[in-house]
This record gives sequence, C-alpha cells and structure tokens, in this order.
Amino acid sequence: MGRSPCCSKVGMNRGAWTAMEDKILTSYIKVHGEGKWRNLPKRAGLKRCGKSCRLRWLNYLRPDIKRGNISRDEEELIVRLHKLLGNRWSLIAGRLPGRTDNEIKNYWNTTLGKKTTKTHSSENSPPPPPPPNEPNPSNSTTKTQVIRTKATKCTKALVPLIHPPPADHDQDYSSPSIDPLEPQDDHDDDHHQNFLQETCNYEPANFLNAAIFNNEDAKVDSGFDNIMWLGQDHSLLQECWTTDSCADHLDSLTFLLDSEEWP
DNA sequence: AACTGTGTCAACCGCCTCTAT
DNA sequence: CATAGAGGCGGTTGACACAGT
Repeated sequence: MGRSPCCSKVGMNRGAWTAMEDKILTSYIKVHGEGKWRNLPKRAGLKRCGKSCRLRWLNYLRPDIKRGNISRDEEELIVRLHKLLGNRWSLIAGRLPGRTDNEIKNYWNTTLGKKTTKTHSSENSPPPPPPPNEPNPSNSTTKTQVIRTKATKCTKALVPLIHPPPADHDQDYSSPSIDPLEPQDDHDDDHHQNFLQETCNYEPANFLNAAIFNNEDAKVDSGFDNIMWLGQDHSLLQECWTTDSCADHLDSLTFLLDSEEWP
C-alpha cells in the first residue's frame, strides 16, 4: 500500500496558473496566512492541488520575490555555495534573499552548470590525481566533493587556521569517534582539538563535513550559536553566529573554497 | 514564411523528513 | 514507540519563446 496522494487529481486544474487563480490564492493567503496547504484549495475555492498552491505561492506570488536579473555577485555566491552544498537548492536559495530554490535550480541547470563544466574542463584537463591522503571512498569521479549534511544538534564548531602535522587518514570522517558537542573532559581546548584531530585531520572539507554541515539544513538555516576559530597557539577565538547574520557567515566560509586543501 | 533546434522556466512527481497523535 | 498526515525538497518534464537555416 502506497501512501495516499496528496489530493485527488480528478477535476483539478493543471498546468499554467491563470491570473484569476493567482489573485484568489494571493488574497486568500493575505487573509489567512501560509500553511495548511492541503485544505487551502478547498477553502479558497481553487481547483488545484495543495502542493501546487504552495509551489505557486513560494516560487511566484510571494511579495518579496526577486525575479530574473541574477547579479554577478549572486552568481558567484551560487557557484560557491553549490561547491559547498551540492544540489541543496533550498539551502542555497536561503542565502540569496528573494530568490527561490526553483529559480536557482533552473539557473544552475541552464546557465551556471554549463559555465562551470566548461571552466573545469578547460582548467583541469586532464584532472589532477587526488592527493594520497585524501579520503576518497569512491575514487570514481573527479567531481567536486559535495558536503552531505545531516541534522544533528550543533551549537559550536571549530575552524582551524593552522596546518597541523600529518595524521592518519584512514579514518571514517563521517562518523567521528568523538562527539564535538559532548565535553570529553574539563578542558574545552583539549576537547575541541581532539575532535579536530580525530574527525577532521585539519582538512577544511573534512572539518565542514564532520562538524558544521553534519549539522544540516536546520542548523545552517538557523545559524550556529557560535563558532570557534583555532589560532596558531590553539587559542580559541569565538565569534557569534546569529540567525540573521548566518548568510554572511556562511559566505565568509567560502574562503575555504580557495584554500589549497579544498578538494 | 516555414521548419527545426535550443534554451528557459513554471509546474509536476515522487520521495524524504518532520510532527502530531 | 509506531504510524499517518503534512510539508518540503530535488529531479524531471513539457510548453513556450527565440534563433538559425
């Protein structure tokens, strides 16, 4: 038994929305607010699936939406975020005020994807062999490593600013043996350094994978409570992340993309 | 002018995750 | 804890516009 469809498709309008449907949906949401999408069509008197209403509102009718004319800055940010996050369009869109995931996805598929493929093929032909110490489970592709993220409680993260001594690279970074969130002892510094050494090997990508973006959408969206930076002497520099400024912080992390260690 | 190829983008589909019960 | 419903997401499709022949 599969799950029941979100709505009956019989007697429903499909395809492009008419101006009248847009008007009905817009005025209904203005009065009643977003949400309850499944009931919305019935209440608003629309012959549309609830999902369709939601999509129409989010991607087209919402008042704060910017459409078209993606600036150079936005383009660069999309490219960088895509390197970081992969096809996580909603996350990427969250960093670009007024842009929707659908628009960014379309823009990528039609424009940026081709551009970056071109750039890569001209810059990296043939692609350089991966460094021997790079954890590369598949070894089957030269694609940019996409950081897969999974939601876990994370309120602190560490970014190393130094290059530590080489470490054993046969570890599974995706399942750190030390939980960065659980104090190992009374000394935060030790705790965080252990975490870095055991899970990240001081590789920014590994670090992000293991520490920050394991934290997933919810945390990236909501912002970290704070983030700590390791100085030369392993002293901890702390910087607050807030919900409102998370985009800027995430953007600032793109320095890692320019890092030599970035895969 | 007619046809064909290509690009763009709104909308749909199905799966996954979250949340309430 | 298990389950079902609702929302959210990414991949894909198809209609339309435009350029080239």
